[in-house]
Amino acid sequence: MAHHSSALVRASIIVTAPRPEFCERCEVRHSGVCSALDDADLHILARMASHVSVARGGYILSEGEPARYFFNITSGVAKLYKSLADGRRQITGFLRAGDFVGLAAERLYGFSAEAMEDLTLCRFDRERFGRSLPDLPSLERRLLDIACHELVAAQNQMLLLGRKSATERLATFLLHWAERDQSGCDKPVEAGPVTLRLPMTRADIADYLGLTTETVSRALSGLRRDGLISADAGGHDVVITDRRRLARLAAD
Amino acid sequence: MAHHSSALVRASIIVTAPRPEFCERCEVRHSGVCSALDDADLHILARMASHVSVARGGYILSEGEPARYFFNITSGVAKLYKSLADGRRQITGFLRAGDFVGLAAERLYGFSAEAMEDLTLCRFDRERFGRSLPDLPSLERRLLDIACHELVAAQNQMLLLGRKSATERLATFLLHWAERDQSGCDKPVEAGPVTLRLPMTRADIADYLGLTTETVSRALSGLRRDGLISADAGGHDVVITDRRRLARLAAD
DNA sequence: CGGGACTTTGAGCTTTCTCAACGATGGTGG
DNA sequence: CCACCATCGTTGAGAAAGCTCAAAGTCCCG
Repeated sequence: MAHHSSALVRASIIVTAPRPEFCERCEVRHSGVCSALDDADLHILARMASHVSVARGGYILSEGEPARYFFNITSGVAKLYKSLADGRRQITGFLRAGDFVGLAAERLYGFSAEAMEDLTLCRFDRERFGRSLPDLPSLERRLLDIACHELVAAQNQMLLLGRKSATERLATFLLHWAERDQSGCDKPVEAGPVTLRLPMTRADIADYLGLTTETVSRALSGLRRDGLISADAGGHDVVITDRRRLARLAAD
Repeated sequence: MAHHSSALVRASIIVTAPRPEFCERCEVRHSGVCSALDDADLHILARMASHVSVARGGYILSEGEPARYFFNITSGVAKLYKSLADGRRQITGFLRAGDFVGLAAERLYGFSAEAMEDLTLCRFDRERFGRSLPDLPSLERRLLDIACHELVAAQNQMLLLGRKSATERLATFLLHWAERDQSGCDKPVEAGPVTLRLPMTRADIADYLGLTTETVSRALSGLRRDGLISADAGGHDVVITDRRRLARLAAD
């Protein structure tokens, strides 16, 4: 809650009307769902896209709400999570520019989505979107691909949550995040130390890995002590110094 | 492994050529993927379906194999799971007649599927299936629906594995399984005690819930002691005697 | 009726959680 | 510009949940 009080955060969701010309110079034009569309098809989609801004800490959508919209993140980072009545939380994923939000929803959203940084998104009315799908077969195929991909990720996460130790979870998480961080840039994949920025707090990591903040902290300290990683004082910049050993620890 | 030695089990996969007339009297004609198709479309699909039998204990597919096929279960129960190198296992789902297998696959299968009872399936060549998809838009839509549904289930399971206690996991599992068991039959939903048959072993339940067999056994004994359930000697037939209290325990 | 696989229960141990204190960081208001 | 404060991260000690190891009981099937 850096820039805003909690009340202001809720108020800071800004929606603007569709502006198809946005798409032409959109940063995620060639990734995510939109990459499946040619310019003509993109125009059909663009006409029903609203542009939404959500400030850090604000909600994109909330568990239990009627699932009216799909979203496509155009900038920033968000977390998705489910909660139990007593406040326990499980983060099911961290999303970034190009990622699609809302596939895993029935009539109501089954999860909440919160902006971890100031966020911009394209918003689609689910109903209109659904009606247009038959006209955009390549889009529908792309959505199926995305859903399958998420399913694979979800199964990996189930293995992690059900069967891996705290240290193994951290190692898996760091490697996975490093991969995502690097994808898109043209560095040699296997070369030397890898630097990554973790935009989330220890509490977020804990809620993602099914641990507590203290255990996350201890496991990271352990990895640091053993020379697998090094980290800055704040703990948000991490360098993987021994990728091989970290990968062996990750256990899959 | 009741009927067969391990070697025989592997050999007991029987494949027969497409027989479109099968579909007309197929038990799952009106559930699962096929329910999305009219008779004409079904015929297109039927022409590329092989019929496969897998004996109890046999593999439908294995983690790491090239993902050549999709499957549709027509009878029996199967388990899907992922393994770590040292043998730890996480079951990601139990599947029954009408369920679709293979969506969550990239070039290679990311999981194994094993028959828990003698099993019959329809098998589709993924490549041919993919080529036919554009001609079967209702099928593609159905697959997207199925994938989204599985995604919702996966997120619920992540919450369970990451944040619920052993007893909460068991309670959730029993209620969930009871629901599946009853769906299709016309019993009043909220009435009295519910009987369910668990076709899996304690070890399977443990691998599904991220626990050990001992903990599963103890948690079930606890539920029995507290009068929420009763079970037969073998432990495979369970009666939910206090659904309300069990639901409260399930915690979501 | 016998044997292998499965289930249950017990005792002790390990990992992770809980509670608590302290330290560091970064944004805010004086 | 600096001191302050809320938030976040680290570390420690003790508690608890679940795991491991072990033994006995049960069931199913031949």
